[in-house]
Amino acid sequence: MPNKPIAISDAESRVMEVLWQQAPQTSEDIVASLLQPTGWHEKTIKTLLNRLLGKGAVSAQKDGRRYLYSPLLRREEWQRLESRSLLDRVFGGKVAPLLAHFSQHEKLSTKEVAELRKLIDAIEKKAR
Amino acid sequence: MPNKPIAISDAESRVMEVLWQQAPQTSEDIVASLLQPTGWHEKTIKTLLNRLLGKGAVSAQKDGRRYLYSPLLRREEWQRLESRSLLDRVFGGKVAPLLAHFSQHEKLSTKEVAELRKLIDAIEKKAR
DNA sequence: TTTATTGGACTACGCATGTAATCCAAAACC
DNA sequence: GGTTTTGGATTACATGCGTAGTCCAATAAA
Repeated sequence: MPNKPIAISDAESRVMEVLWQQAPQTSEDIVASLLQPTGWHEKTIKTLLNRLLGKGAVSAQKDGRRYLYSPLLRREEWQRLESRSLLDRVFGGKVAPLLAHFSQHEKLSTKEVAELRKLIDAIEKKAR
Repeated sequence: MPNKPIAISDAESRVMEVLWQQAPQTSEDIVASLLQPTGWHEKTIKTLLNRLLGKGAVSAQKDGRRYLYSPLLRREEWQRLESRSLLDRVFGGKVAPLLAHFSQHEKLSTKEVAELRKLIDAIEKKAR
């Protein structure tokens, strides 16, 4: 059987984001980064770290009396999984409806629209 | 306080999809539509229906000894909520990265690319 | 050396969710 | 009318998640 995809919870993803920005880090570093923005208790953050360890989403290298944590799951991979999930669950697996949705409901800046056009151009060019 | 957004679970959304396709329907109809594709027990489906009722995502009109169920939450609204959630949680709230992501990781059919181009054109036209 | 501190492991606990089973009153059948 | 069936209401139960608290051994401080 193919290795089942690692499921990261919402709160856990906040911890991953910190590790994706920089790694390795001690739990103290991670706690420091999250205390203010989340308002979570230190223990809460440690728990999340541990669960991520258990899930194999991060690794821990012993460094004296503490650990140095690094992400094992890559951000890109996680984004891919989450996007796929939305696409399948909510839009029947098709990209165009998703896009149509955004175009109708999200305010896209001129810059973003330009970005999108560039992307489409690139895709079309690659396609042929 | 602003009315908090109705949260629909994964399993519950399967029930909503059935109601979005047609409404109102009896629980029997709904069960009939879901038994095969999901493999769920009738009782399970009834439970989900009830939870959706409790959440105010569907309404029930008494019809003799049974109820006729209709969706209260609209599909578009749900798609909007889910998309927003993905965007904020996973892509920092910006559309372009999401799109860039899809363009790199999802196989887009020629048709879909054409769709996208059309959308971008429409957006740009409207913008000015 | 005795004691305080600290990092991590383990435990806790309520609510949501997936997945049903049981209970009960009203309707349908005999 | 008595009995069975059926639709809905209520209850169940394991697991995941958000959010900590407690326990313990090793280290640091006195």
